[in-house]
Amino acid sequence: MQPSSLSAAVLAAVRDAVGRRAADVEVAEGDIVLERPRQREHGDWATNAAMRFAKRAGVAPRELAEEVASSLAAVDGIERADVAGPGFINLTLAAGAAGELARTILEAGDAYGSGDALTGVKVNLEFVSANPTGPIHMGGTRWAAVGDSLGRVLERQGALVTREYYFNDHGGQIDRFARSLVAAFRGEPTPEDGYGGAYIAEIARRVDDGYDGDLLDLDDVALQEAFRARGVALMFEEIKQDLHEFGVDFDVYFHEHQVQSDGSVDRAIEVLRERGHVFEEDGALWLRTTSFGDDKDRVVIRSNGMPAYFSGDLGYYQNKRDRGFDQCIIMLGADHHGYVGRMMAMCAAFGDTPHEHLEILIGQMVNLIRDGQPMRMSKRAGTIVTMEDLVDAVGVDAARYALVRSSADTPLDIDLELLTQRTNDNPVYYVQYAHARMSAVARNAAAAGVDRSEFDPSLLTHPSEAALLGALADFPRVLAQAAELREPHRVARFAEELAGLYHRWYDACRVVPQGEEPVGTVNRTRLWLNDATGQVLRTALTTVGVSSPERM
RNA sequence: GCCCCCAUAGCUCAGGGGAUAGAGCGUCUGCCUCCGGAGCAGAAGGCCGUAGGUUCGAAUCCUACUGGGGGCACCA
Repeated sequence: MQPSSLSAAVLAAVRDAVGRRAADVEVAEGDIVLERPRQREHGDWATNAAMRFAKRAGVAPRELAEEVASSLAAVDGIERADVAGPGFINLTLAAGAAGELARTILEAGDAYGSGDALTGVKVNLEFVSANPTGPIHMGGTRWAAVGDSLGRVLERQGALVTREYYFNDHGGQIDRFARSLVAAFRGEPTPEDGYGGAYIAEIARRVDDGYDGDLLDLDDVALQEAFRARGVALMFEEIKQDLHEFGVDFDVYFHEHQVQSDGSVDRAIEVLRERGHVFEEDGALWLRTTSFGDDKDRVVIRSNGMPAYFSGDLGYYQNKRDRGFDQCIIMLGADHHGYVGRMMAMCAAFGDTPHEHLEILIGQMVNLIRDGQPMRMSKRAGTIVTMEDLVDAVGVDAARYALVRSSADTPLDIDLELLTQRTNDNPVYYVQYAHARMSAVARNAAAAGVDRSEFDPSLLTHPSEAALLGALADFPRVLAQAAELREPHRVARFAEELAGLYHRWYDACRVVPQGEEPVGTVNRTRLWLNDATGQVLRTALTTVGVSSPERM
């Protein structure tokens, strides 16, 4: 019996019992929540539906529960329905009803667990978006891991996701970058408020090497521009390469300049003006964001005629709307949370719905720990720990996993030395080892003549098999929730739980018969379960952007 | 001053109203004649920051406070 048909049965039973008491009380599908109880003695599934509806039905919770339970006990595939505690209904599936899931999973393959909550929804997912003034640092690395995984989570619900990287190669940050390159070229010290580090000297050297002519012939302005243009290009190539090696590839690298040049900003201002939210004051052009909950109104065009940074946000959002996205999601670090107010106000000013058409996810910072102390990082001194440093230290899988297994809401401490020296401590290995073990079992089964020619789910009777099947059945719910809450870390946590359940099952139930024992239906049926678990674990690991090794 | 996030085992973190609060690592004790011991079984370790509130029921929701992180430009 599948979770979906089980919940349908519970829904019907509750509707029936409640309807008899109070015909006007509606029981919606979402009101019925089936959970896997923590205690094994509480059966395979549990629901609190009776407690939720007792008051509205005008009856004691236990009485309602008894009634629902007795009708559920008669349902085919349900072995027992017991009432416990204040009114929980604990369900035990008939032998075989749960095990059938192994076949379902293997028939569905990679599609098992996917949902249709976002079918056809066009989502623009913007993350990282660091300007090319240096390598991706830890913060950007976290968003790369989480953002890419979130994209995969949304795609599993049917969304059409465009991964997008927004960047700029002019302005204050870039000027400092270019000045730093020039200083390195001239052998001068890093300018005040400039960028330091070995990469600056490296880029400067490559600009010099690649320059067709002699840079020394240029005046200061031309020199600065030469280093800016070429330096940005080289830096960006490096960033893209690092991201690619990290397993993150963007569909669109969007140049901020485009929204100014292609008319997006003008169009956005025009739309907002027509809607009556634009005004002039002190020679500048403003958007009245305070009409939509922002702290203060925001300048769009400065009094000197130059567009303010915010104008790019207007144009970029307009541009995304023009491209037909249903939802625009932007992932930002906690140091940018001050933008949320004005961005949401802008969204509302366009007549869109904040937090629906435009969603901004704020993630907390990554702290690097060394010897139990937070590491000081300075851009000027060039002591930033980069994506490349992390990957060199622990590898892509461990790096991505360490960043994606925690909620983006919590500040994350990464102890680089600990990960470097004792890589086995990383939970990713626990999960990957489980997958390698499943693969080994499958290999050994093939060698021993155990195949999937027979399947009798009623033989999957061991408690560890019930627990494993329960987790497998829970996978679609986990994926759907991860998508709804935009929390890919839930998938990683699920993978850890599944790995643990698999290890325990492996310990208790053999697939390949030992010694001279003949191959029986039990062995063949367990192979189905082994392979089904492998399938789900593979899907989960892929979803968080981590590989599923067959050998380690 | 105002705003956002966080506070759960020694450490890093899960737990989006339910039953006895979990995992990994670390500590202690067991388990390899048989599918991978990177594993399993067991033990120790918690006033879930504090105080109120809502609820039949709160780590979870609300309020205040304490402590930590971050943010509040006609910069980008």
